[in-house]
Amino acid sequence: MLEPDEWEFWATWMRAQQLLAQELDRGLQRDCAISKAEFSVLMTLYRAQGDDMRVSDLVDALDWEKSRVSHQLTRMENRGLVTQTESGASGRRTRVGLTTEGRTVAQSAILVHGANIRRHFLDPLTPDQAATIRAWSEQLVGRLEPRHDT
Amino acid sequence: MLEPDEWEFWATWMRAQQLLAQELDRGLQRDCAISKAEFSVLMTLYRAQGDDMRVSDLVDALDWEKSRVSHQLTRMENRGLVTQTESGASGRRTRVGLTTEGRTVAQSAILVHGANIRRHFLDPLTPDQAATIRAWSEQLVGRLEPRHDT
DNA sequence: CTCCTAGAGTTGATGTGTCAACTCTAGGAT
DNA sequence: ATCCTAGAGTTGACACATCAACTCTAGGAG
Repeated sequence: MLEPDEWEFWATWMRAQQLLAQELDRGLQRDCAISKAEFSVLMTLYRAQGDDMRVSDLVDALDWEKSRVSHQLTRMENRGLVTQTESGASGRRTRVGLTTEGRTVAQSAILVHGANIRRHFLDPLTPDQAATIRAWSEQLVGRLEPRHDT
Repeated sequence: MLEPDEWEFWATWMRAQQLLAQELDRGLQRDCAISKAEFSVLMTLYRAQGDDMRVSDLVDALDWEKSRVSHQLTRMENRGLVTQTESGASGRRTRVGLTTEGRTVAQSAILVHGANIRRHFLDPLTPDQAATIRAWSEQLVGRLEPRHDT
């Protein structure tokens, strides 16, 4: 069992995380009318040179399950942020790109979100807090990251 | 715009967070066959003296939206973890308690989850990392916590 | 007593995320 | 050429989360 003190530490940390994520989500929603999931897809496509990727490239870049990507793209097509450029017989996507609106939104969202990250995450950190948290994050990722080699 | 270095810091931190959350969720799912949401409800009810709360008490204790609590309780009643003890004319819950199974699951889940938190979160932290992260979390919560007073 | 309003609780719609099952389709082995 | 298998992509079912709209119901003002 956890000691009350340990439990409180854990609870506070979880709460901080949740509040930060919530704050950033709301910012994206308020200023750009998009969700975090939509932001991730827009940014990934925006960063691609030709703005045109295969679904599996998105899967790799985002490290999402392919079904998650597929569902997300369907919703974003309906919202007009993304085009499918389909080819096959069935409604099968081969390449995915941004619409004009998607490109516009992506551009502004990257600025807005960056500013919010700076404001809520980077700026309040003292240099040694930043160093500690960075080291710890890397340590955690190293320990928990699933190995893609096999 | 964020510098590449800043962006990488942010991305690494997000990834660490996500991996840790995922690891704990999977642990709960694997060992106790419950989700994080179910765990929160079970633990809250378990900690209540009489194991019997009003829905709004759960709302306060969990700091969730009331509709979220309501939906969650409906699912958990269907799974047999929780009883409604209804009273009103309509199927309106007045008090909520654990079933025998719910109590059993809660007990073991608290142990399992505690051990996992220790293993993945507490143990790998050096004392000064712990102090830094704790201070930062408190700072963040203090800044972002919505005020309940008005 | 009657009204009526604030709080408690529910419901439905929609978006998000995961899992498992399914359908194409391109290539290679024979 | 035929088979057949691995990979790409989709779909459906379900759990979770949020928002807005709705229904009770208890208590107080008159």
